[in-house]
Amino acid sequence: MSTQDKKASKRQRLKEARAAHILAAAARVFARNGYQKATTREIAAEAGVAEGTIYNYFKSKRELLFTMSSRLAMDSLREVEALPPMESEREYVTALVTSRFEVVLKNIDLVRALMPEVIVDDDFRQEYMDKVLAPAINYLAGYIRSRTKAGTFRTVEPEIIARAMIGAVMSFGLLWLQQGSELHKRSRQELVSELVGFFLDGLRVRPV
Amino acid sequence: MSTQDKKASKRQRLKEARAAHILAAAARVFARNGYQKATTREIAAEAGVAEGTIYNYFKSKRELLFTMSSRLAMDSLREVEALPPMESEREYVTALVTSRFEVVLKNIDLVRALMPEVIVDDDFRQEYMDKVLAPAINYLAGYIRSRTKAGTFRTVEPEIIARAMIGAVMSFGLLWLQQGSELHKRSRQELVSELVGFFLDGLRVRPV
Amino acid sequence: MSTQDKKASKRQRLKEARAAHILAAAARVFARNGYQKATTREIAAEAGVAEGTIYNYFKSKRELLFTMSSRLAMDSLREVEALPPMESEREYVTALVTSRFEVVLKNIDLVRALMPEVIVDDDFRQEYMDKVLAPAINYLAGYIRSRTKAGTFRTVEPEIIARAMIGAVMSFGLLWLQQGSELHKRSRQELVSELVGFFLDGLRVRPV
Amino acid sequence: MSTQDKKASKRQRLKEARAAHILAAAARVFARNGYQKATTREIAAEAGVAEGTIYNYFKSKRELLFTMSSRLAMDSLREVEALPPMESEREYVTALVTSRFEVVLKNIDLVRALMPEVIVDDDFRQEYMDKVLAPAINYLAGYIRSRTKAGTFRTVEPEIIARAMIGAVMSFGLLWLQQGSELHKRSRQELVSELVGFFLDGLRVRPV
DNA sequence: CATGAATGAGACTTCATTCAT
DNA sequence: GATGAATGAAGTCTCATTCAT
Repeated sequence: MSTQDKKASKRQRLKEARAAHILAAAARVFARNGYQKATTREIAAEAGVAEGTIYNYFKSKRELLFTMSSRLAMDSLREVEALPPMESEREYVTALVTSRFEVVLKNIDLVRALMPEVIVDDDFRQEYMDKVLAPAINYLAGYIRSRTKAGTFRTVEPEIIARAMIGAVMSFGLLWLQQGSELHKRSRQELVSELVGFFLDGLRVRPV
Repeated sequence: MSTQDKKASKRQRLKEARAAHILAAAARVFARNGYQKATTREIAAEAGVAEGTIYNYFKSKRELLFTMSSRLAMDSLREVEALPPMESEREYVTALVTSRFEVVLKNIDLVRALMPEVIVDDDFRQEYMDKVLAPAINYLAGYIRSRTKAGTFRTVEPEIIARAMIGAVMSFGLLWLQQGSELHKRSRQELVSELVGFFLDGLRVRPV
Repeated sequence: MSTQDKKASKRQRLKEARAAHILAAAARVFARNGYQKATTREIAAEAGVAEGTIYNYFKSKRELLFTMSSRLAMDSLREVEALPPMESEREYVTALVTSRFEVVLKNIDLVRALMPEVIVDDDFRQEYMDKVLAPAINYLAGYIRSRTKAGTFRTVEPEIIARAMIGAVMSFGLLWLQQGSELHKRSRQELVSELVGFFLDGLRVRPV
Repeated sequence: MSTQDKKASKRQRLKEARAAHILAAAARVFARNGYQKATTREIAAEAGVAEGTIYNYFKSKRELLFTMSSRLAMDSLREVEALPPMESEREYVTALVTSRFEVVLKNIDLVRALMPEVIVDDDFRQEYMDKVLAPAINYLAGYIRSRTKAGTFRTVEPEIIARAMIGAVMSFGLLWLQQGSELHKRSRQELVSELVGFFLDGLRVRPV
C-alpha cells in the first residue's frame, strides 16, 4: 500500500468517523422531539460542529434520517440472521421475540423519530417497508410455512400472521414500553413468555 | 320557543356545521402529509374559507388536532359499547376485531394524522392513552378475565394480551391497509377470520 | 314641535347616547394598553355591543381617538375659561396649575392613550397642537404679557415660558403621578404650591 | 495574540458593527412612525439586509427598542457626568440645560420612538424610570440641595423641582423642537438662556 | 474542510373592517 | 339599526440551506 493510499484511507476513515459522530448527534436530537421539530442548529450544537459542517457530510436534514433508517434496517436484519437454529418452536419464537424487542428497545429513540415519517411520508414508508418490514415478514412467514409443513403449526396465512405478530411486538416498543410505564415493572422476560404463549397457543383452553 | 331562541339555536347549528366542515377539511389535509407539514393556508383552501376564518372556530392549528382526537375517542368508544352480547367467543371476538377495523379504517386519515403526534408529543400521547387506548384495553382485558373465569380461556395476563391484540389490529390499519396494498385484494372478512383464529387458537396444532 | 320632529329628536338623542357610551368604553380600553394594542373586539365587549355596531357610530377605530381628543380639548378649555379673575398673581397661578392638574388627572387614562399618538402621528400632533396646546399657550402667554406690562412680572419671552410651565405640569401628570408613586403620598396641594413658588420666584434666594 | 484570537476578535468587531448598523436602521424606522407601526420588513430594507438577519443579532423587534433604550441611558449619563464644576449657578444650570437639550436633540428620533412605549408599556416605563430618569433626578436634586445649603438657592423640595425642570426641558425636545417649528428659528442659545432665567429667577420681578 | 452569517420563503396568527341577515 | 361571521392583508419570527472566508 502506497503512502498516498494510506493517507487517503486515513482521511476516509476520519471522514466516516465524523459522519458517524454527526449522525449519532442527530439521532439524539431527533429522539428528543421528533424529526420535524429538530433543528439543524440543535444538531450542530449537539455534535459540537458548525451548522454548515453538517452539509459537508449529508445532503440535507432529511438524508440524516434516511441514513439512520438504513443503519437500523441493517442492524435489525443482522440480529435475526444471527439466531441459531433451535429444536423447539417455543424456544425459537421466544428467541425471535426477544431479539425483536431488543432491537426496538436498543434503538427506541430512533424508532420513535422514524415512525412519524414512516406514517406520513411516502418515500420513507417505501424505504421502511422494503428494507425493514418486508424482510422481517418474509423471514417470519417462511418460518411459519416450514413449521406448518412439518406438521407442528396449523395451516394459516403466513403473511397475515407474521404481520400480526410483528405489529403486536412493535406496538409494545412504541406505545407501552416508555419510561415510567407500569409494564416496565414486570420483567421483560415475563412479558416475552406471555406473548409467546399467546402466539403459540392463543386464548382458548386446549383439550388435554 | 321564542323567535330569539330560534335564531340563536339556528346560529348555533350553523356554527357547529361550519366548525365540522373546517375540521373535516383539516383532517383531509393532515392526512395528506401529516400535521406538521400541513399549513393553515392549505386547510383554508381545502375548506373553501379564508385563513382567518379558521381562527373563528379554533384557537390554533393544534386545537384542530386535539378536537379531532376527541371526536375519534368518542366514536371509538361508542362502537365498542354498541356491541351486542354474544354466545360464542369466536363470534364475539370476530365482532370486536371487525368493529375495531371499521373504526380505524373509517377514520384512517385521522388516525394517520394523529399517530405521529401521539408518538412525538407528550401532551398528545397522554390524551390519546387516557381517552382512547386505556378504555379499550380495560374493556378487552375485562372480557378476557371473564372468559378465563368461565373456563373457556386460558389463564393469561389480560392486560398484556389485550395490548398485543390491539397492537396487532392497529398496525394493520396503519401500515398494511393502505391503498394499493396487496392485502386490500383479499377480502377484509378473510383477514378478520385469520386474525381471530390466531388470537383464539394460536399457531400450534391442537390435539383432537 | 311636530310629532315627527319629536320622534326624530328622540332618535337623535338615543344615537348620541349610544355613541357616547361606545366612546367611553373605548376610552377605558385605550387607557388599559394604549391605542395601538386595543382591539375593536375588546372595545365592543367593554361597551356590550357587537363589533359591527361600533362602525355605525364611528368611521374607524382611529376616529374614536380623534373624537376623544376633541372632547378633551373642549373640556380643557372650558376649565381654564371658567377661572374667575383674581387679585394676586400667586392666587391666580395656583388656580391655573391646580386646574391643569385636575384636567390631566381626571382624564389621565385618556391622556396616556392620546400621548403616544400625538408623539408619533403627524395628523394627531397637528390636531392636538392646534386644539389643545396652542390655546393653552396663548392663554398663558397672554396672562404673562399682561402681568409684565403691569410691572409685576419680569420681561420674558411669554411663549417660551408658557411652554415650559405647561411641559412641567404635564410631565407630572404623565410620568410621576402614577399609582404607587411616592409623589402620591404628598398632598397634591403641597405639590402645587411648590411648583407655583418655583414658577414665580425661581430657585435663587431673593434679597429682602 | 494568536491568529485564532485575531480572527475571533475581528469577527467580534464585525458582529458589533453589524449590530450597530441594524440598530441605527431600526432607530430611523422607529422614528418615522413609531415602534408599533414600524415593521421588521421596513427595518431590514433600511439596513439593507434580509429580514432574517435582524434575528441573528436581536432576539426580537422589542429587543431592538430595549437595546436603544440602554444606549440612550448610557449616553445620557455620560454627558451629565462629563460636566466640569463651575463657579456661578447660572453658568452651571446653563451648561446642564444645554447638555440635556443636546442629548435629547441628538437622539431625538430615538426619544420619540421610545416615549410612546414608556407611556404605554409597564416594562419599558420601569426600565426608563430606573435607568434614565431616576439618575437624572437624583443628580439634579443633589445639586439643588447643595446650593440651598450654600445659601444661594431658596429652600425647596429638591425632587419636585428637579422633576419640573426635567419635564420642562424634555417637553421642548418632544413637542416643540420639531422640524419647521417656529422655535427652531430662534437660536437655541436664546431658548436656553430664557429657560435658565426662568428656573433661577422665576417670573416675579426682583427688588434691586 | 470548517465555519457561521446571510438568506428569504413561508409559517401561524391577529385584527380592523365589511356586509348579509 | 344591530349583529357577528368572514375576510385577507399584514405582522413577527423560524429555519434549512448556501457560500464567502
